[in-house]
Amino acid sequence: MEENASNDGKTWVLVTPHLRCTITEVSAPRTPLSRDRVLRAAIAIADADGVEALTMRRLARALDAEAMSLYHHVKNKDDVLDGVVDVIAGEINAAVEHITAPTWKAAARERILTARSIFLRHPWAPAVFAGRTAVSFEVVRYHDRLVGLMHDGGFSYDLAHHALHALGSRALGFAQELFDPGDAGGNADVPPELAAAVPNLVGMLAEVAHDDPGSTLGWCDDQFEFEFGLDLVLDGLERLRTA
Amino acid sequence: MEENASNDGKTWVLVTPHLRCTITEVSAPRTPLSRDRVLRAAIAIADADGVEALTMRRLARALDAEAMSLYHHVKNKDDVLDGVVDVIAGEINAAVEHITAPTWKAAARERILTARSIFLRHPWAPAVFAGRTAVSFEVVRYHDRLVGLMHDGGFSYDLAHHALHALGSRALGFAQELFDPGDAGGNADVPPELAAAVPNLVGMLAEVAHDDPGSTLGWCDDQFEFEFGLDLVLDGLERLRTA
DNA sequence: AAGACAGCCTTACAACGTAAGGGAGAACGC
DNA sequence: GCGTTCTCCCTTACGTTGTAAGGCTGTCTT
Repeated sequence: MEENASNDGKTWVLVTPHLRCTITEVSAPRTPLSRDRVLRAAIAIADADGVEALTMRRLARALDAEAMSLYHHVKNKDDVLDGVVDVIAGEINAAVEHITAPTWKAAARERILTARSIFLRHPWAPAVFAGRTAVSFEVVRYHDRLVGLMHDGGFSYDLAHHALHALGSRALGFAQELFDPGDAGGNADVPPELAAAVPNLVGMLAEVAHDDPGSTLGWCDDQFEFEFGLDLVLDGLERLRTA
Repeated sequence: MEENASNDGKTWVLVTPHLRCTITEVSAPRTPLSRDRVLRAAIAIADADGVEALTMRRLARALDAEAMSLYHHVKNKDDVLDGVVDVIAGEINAAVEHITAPTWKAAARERILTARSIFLRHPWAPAVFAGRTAVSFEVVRYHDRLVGLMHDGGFSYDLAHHALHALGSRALGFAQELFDPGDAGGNADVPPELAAAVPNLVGMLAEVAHDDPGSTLGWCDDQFEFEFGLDLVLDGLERLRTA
């Protein structure tokens, strides 16, 4: 859309070959950019179209600005991703702040499941969290509170330390799923030579299908599986704590 | 380096402004490209300079070919990454094939630690594994054998299924470490306002430092932590199995 | 009034993945 | 023998990406 100036000084654009539209300044003088606005727009784009859609130009367009303008508020694209991680971790921290529970285990469980519920709103975020190398303050803070919870609950710091490692990304509410092993055998159109190569998975899925014939074959209840693994770890830690 | 033809028909290149070098075909007629060669070269590049150095042009250069030539053996770059995953998973399967152990737990433990030892040679690989969405045959096969191991050891398929989820990426020998929480408080140059914000981590690291004053502060023994988490899960599963 | 400064834009470039088509040599039918 | 086909590989080119360098236009300060 190219702007022109008529001889009376007014600015106009050609809407159709026979229709010009004179421009009068009517919009408010545009709220200025800021690191925070950039990061929030980045999250909105990733929520809508995935991280691969998150480019500097697209980000600028969403903010009604030019790509290079962003660089006055953000160091570079990596800085955007680091910032996004920090904002989401902050969101999580805000959500878990007021959690209280009778035992360390119940409290940890609720914190983690709450964190998970936030990741469910940003399905692209786990991959970004996992990919970042810089330490996010909010992520550190999240783990700090978790350690505090365990320490107050009777953990030695040493055991709490191991506990963090044992939980891994599960502490933050997601477990990096490489792929869904059930997919391989679940669909009916699985080639027979592949089925023959993985008899145990085929057997497993057959049994699961038998137990619950109504369920969609080969799909797993993510929430259930997540809680299963989480409880496995938490129960193991509880046993170590009282040992 | 531009090739020219002199009037006697010989091909030559200009090495310096005053020195031409006639070309005589001396190298063997170059082993032809193949999907396998491409994938192996890709792994070699990633091993040497990281995945971000793995571009189609760089890959072609390593194979003494042009970028577009690769597309006759590989669908596109995603296909390269999928293939790389499959090759490495195959490497793992080959390494764990002959493992035998008295109990399912010992066998699973050894398989997983063996897989881990291979990832230690390809530090960039976990991120690629985690990022891929396509199912790799070799990865499926790896999990299939693990399920078989558990089933033979007395697991119901249902429990084995949950076990896969509980192990997550640990089943393959790596646990996605978001960041090393110890980094935040370990170094002496941590800003005081940050230290004040994460008192539990600071306390934890102080105690760990006290217990083991000789160790480098804030660093963790990855191997130990990995085995700690792995055993936590395996012990929990063993308890469920016999329940 | 004049200079400083913040905030945004324009232009430009190197590197990326890859679409489209060309060309050289081997293999093969006649 | 010769033309055809097929297999590999290369050349050229395009659109998109992140971002370096510098210019423009206000507002604020002195």
